[in-house]
Amino acid sequence: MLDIRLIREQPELVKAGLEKVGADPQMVDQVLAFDEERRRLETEVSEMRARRNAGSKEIGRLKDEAEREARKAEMRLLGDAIAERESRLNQVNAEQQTLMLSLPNLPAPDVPPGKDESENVVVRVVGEPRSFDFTPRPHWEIGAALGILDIERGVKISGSRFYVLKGMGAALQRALITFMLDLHITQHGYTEIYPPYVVKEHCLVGTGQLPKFGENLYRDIEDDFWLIPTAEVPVTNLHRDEILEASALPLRYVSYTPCFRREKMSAGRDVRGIKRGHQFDKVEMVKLCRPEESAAELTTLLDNAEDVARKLQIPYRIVQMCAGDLSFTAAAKYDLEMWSPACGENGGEWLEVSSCSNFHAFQARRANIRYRPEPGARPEYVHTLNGSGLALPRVMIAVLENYQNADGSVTVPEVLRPYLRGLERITP
RNA sequence: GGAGGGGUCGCAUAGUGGUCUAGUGCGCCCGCCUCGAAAGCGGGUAGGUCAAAAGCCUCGCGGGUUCGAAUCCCGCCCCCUCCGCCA
Repeated sequence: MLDIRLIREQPELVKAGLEKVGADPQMVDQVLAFDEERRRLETEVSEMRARRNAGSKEIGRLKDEAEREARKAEMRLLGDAIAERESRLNQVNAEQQTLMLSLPNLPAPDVPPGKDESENVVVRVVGEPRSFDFTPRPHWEIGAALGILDIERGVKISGSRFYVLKGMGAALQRALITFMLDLHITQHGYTEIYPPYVVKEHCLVGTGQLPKFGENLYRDIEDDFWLIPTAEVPVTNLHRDEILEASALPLRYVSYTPCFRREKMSAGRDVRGIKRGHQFDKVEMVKLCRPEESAAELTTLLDNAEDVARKLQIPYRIVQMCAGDLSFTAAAKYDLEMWSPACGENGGEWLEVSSCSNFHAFQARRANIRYRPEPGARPEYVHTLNGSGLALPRVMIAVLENYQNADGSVTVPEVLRPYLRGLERITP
């Protein structure tokens, strides 16, 4: 959510920001219209309530019965008038709130302009794509041949976009998870969190998935339970409605969870292999910090994600999102993409394995997460950030495809061997 | 899931229809006192709205009764105890 004061005081600046991300700047005028009406009613109602409060108190002191009854009748009328305006106030309030929740975040000043994906900026490329002396095979072939990936049976059990990992396939993913967690916990200063995998609706509003993107979520009809699309949701919401001590910041959390997505919006995309499933595992990093720290925290967040790729020795690149390709909630965002030599249409493509974002106070305002800058000072909103560290299926793809050998075996990256009882190669 | 008890300002509690603009104790902060500290004494200690003050809103949440609700009624949520079920 944007700061209503900013919208009030600098509407042109907000409009310009919305225009940059491709949103309709007219929404600012709508919000302001609601805001004006709301404030007018608010003032009116609170003035009337003050009169009623005083009048009611007066009745308690009156001795004369006739006088009491007269005042009661008067107050009853006032009460009806208050109720009428209150219901209008509630309505305007709700409308303004709905609109506020549908406004995307504004881009940070240093975000490059651009309309869409095509104008994203490749910041750096790290590592050399390996040259093969044979034609590299895509992961679904490698996995099937090794008996570690079974897409058919996944589909049999749960339908399209599900798969089964078996034997060393399951173990490899588990090794990656543990390796990533250990790295972030012991080297990068994160605290591990095991959160619920289902959350209440308000949590999803807090992190920005709702109300706009509900069609991509799974939910339980009977209870207010939603399957998490990312650990970002429960972990960011850990501190909802809290006022944190400044000395507690920054908070850095890392959490491994499964993630569930309907992928309704990307129907037909990436149907081959395990690149885009309804259920996938992810190690996620989440930070809460002071506003002035967030830019620097984004830099280290990205570096923490990159460290995984560096240690796995898989070529990757960093792409900065242009304004038009930012997500709804992000003020700034960098993607980490690993090289897949055989996944793409023409042999080889970059796979997004992490998005590292700074949300500024956008989520904090929605989830009401604040901190006290100084003892005794008024609470202010924190900044939140998050980034994958990393998403498992695509890292699995990158490992299988980059480390494949001519005989169909897959060499185990050195950093993973301690997690696989020293295994050096996955063979049939 | 069933029965009973309970959710009040960081913690503990008081408050059962109108001086509650919620009292008290503890904790914390400031001051006095002291060489310093403890004790003692005095003061301050939720959030939101508003440029700010006044005012208004918030006593788990949402409705209702009433001139007036922390207080009465209804529904829901959560916690505790017991029972049932169960990794």
